[in-house]
Amino acid sequence: MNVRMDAPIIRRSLHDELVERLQRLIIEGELTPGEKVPEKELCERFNVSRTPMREALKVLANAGLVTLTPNRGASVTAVTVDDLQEVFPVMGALEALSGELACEKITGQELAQVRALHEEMVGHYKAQRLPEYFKTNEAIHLAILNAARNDTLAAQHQMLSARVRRARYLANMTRERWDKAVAEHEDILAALEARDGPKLGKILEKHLKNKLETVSEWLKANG
Amino acid sequence: MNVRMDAPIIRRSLHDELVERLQRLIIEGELTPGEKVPEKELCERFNVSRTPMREALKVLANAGLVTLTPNRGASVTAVTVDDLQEVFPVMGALEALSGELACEKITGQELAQVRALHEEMVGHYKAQRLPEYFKTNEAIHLAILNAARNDTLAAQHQMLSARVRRARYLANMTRERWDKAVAEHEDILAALEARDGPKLGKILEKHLKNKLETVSEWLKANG
DNA sequence: ATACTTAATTTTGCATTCAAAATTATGTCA
DNA sequence: TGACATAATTTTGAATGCAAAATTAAGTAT
Repeated sequence: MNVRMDAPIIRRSLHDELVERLQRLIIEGELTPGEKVPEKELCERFNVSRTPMREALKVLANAGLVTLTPNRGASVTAVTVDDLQEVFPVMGALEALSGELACEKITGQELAQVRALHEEMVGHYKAQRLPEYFKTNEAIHLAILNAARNDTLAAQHQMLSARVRRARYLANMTRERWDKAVAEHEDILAALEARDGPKLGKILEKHLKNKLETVSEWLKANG
Repeated sequence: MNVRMDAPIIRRSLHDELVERLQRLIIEGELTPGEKVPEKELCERFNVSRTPMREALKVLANAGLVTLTPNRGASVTAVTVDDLQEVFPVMGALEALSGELACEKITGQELAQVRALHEEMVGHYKAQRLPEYFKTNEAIHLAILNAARNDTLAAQHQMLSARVRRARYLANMTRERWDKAVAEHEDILAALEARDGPKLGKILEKHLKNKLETVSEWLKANG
């Protein structure tokens, strides 16, 4: 991908780092669905032995990003409509909860941060910079999640988010969808500023539902 | 524990089997929260080398059941009172979703099964048989979860459930709490039979909130 | 004794090795 | 040539080996 991604790994436990890097490779599509994961190549690329690499693959398998077939190694799990229809509702419930909790607990500073991210995102939208839009969008949802101050919730969310993010990278949005998504984000910000937890929860849940529709449509047409 | 649990492992990949067995050790309380996981002993016990054992621990760590401290190995994730305040809301959200989905998808047969379990549970309640009551109670929630037909949801729920299980069943209920819990279960059954998803969702969420209160009170007094 | 070093032991993280399974290559015969 | 059998190679799953870190034990000085 680039120099930073391939840089030799130094800090903390290797498998942990590998989980993160592999996740990125999968989410961002360098490893494509159905493809066999080239264990050996990746080991060489990241300059690690097979042990931590395999540990990481087990974790990713548990998270549903990779499928392990006995005696036949790992392959990137295909994104199917069925799979998404499972994950999105669960994510919706988690995001709704994160919104509710965030409204109770968010600090003024954090709120300002979200507002800033929102403005930034709208800027990307107006300039039609999709990758930057995605990134900022993600940052907003993450900021809300963190504001909820619930590590358990964050952990659960993190586990599932990879599958969702992957789907999002896959599918491009139509213009109308994008307009709608931004409009929803205006509502999200408003509810957060009004600290209306139930409302924010509902909006976020709906937001996810719409996202599922977008992606499903795309998959039906292309995938 | 017993012969079956300690029997040498044969079929499928070791780490997969180990994930399951370790999970059971944790759920059944043989490995208690906060306790350091004796990697070496467990390897000897299950007659496997450290490699698959460590792979399994990584997976469990990712799921939050154990905590990995760098260079210091694994310990069963401790559940403090504060943690319960974290976990229960998440469980509540997941249960609410399971209720909503179950209302859409439950079959007549499954519904009859739930009804039967409910009657059985009420019997235990009337006879004040607490352990049996708990067991049947759990079976009901599990039946609803399965009726939701969402493996992702079930997996997430199971992880959290494993973590709080001890706390849940450790705490004794006061008479009033118990009365209330049974009353709520009547509502649960009614909503399910009426296939009123949103209502069932709300009841289940409330039900979890009350359970958290029960447990918190008990912990404050006793634990 | 008690606190503080420092040495012995254990535990941990990762690399390497080894056997079994799967895949690919090679050879045989119709 | 092409279908099949068999041998060579690669890949996979798991055990073992090894260095670094952490824990425990044993001294030492106050």
